[in-house]
Amino acid sequence: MSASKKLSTAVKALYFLAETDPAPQSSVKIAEAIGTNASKLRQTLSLLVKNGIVKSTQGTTGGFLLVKKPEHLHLQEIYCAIEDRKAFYLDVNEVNGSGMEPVRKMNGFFLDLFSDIQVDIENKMRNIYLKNIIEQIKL
Amino acid sequence: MSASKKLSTAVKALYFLAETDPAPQSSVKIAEAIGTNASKLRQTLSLLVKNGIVKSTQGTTGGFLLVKKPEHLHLQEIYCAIEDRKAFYLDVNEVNGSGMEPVRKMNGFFLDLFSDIQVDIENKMRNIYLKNIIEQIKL
DNA sequence: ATATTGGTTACACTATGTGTAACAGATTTA
DNA sequence: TAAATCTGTTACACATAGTGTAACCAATAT
Repeated sequence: MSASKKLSTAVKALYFLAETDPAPQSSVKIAEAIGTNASKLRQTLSLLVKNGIVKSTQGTTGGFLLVKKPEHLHLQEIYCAIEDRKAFYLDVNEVNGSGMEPVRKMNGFFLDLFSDIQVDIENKMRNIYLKNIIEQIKL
Repeated sequence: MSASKKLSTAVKALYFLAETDPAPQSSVKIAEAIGTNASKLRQTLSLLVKNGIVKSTQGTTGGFLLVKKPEHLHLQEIYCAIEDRKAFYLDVNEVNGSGMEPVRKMNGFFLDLFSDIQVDIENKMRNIYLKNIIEQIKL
């Protein structure tokens, strides 16, 4: 899944958990509500479990439960939980040995630039809490 | 090609043109210098031609020539020239008709967020000129 | 025991990216 | 005029990555 799609799917699921009875919700139920398939959703939610954002219980009455409060959970935390690689992955051409030295330096320049952008994006996401999103959705 | 790779390739080519004799440079020569293949490079450079950033002449003595001065050419202009889709494309899940209405609104939220990020990135690129890059490379 | 659920792996299918080649049109050179 | 060279464009095979689905095990409640 693309990083952004994964993020929006995760937030939709978290939104569903935040707005539903505080009882474990199954992956099937969540998936139906947010319009995705349960198997893929479990893959994403299991990452949220590992990062302590949601809790999961198994068995007949099992499911997923929101642990973090919406006012304390921001997008960057969600993003980091579900994505191992850097946000909005960017790459540059590799340079073979025969290339000009400046070209090699150019790669460094772009990697730095993309890192800067990465930081900007993460800072932006750090200021957006699940609670903010819920409030905005309800307008 | 990914957006970022395309951008770095284009800038490398422009750097080469800026630092070489003001005579048309062939795609083969540029490609060898910056470590890519000529055919793919022509595809990118032709977009720069259409946007008036470089000029191309055909025939035996033909090649590519830098039109815009490095101090007046910024990254955003280069990016817009070579990329039709939005920078660093982001997507969200589509919602089928049976989904909750809030989920539909959530898509709007993320599209807005990603647009904001897009604007931030472009503003950042607007402040980086080819001349800046050249100077930084030479350090 | 049985049923249900999360967690994980596997897999076929699709889409996208990538490098390369080929060719037409334009232009210079001889 | 003929040949050589270059851009611009298209096509294509190949590799890589994304996607949806299914299947299975471990855990847990009834």
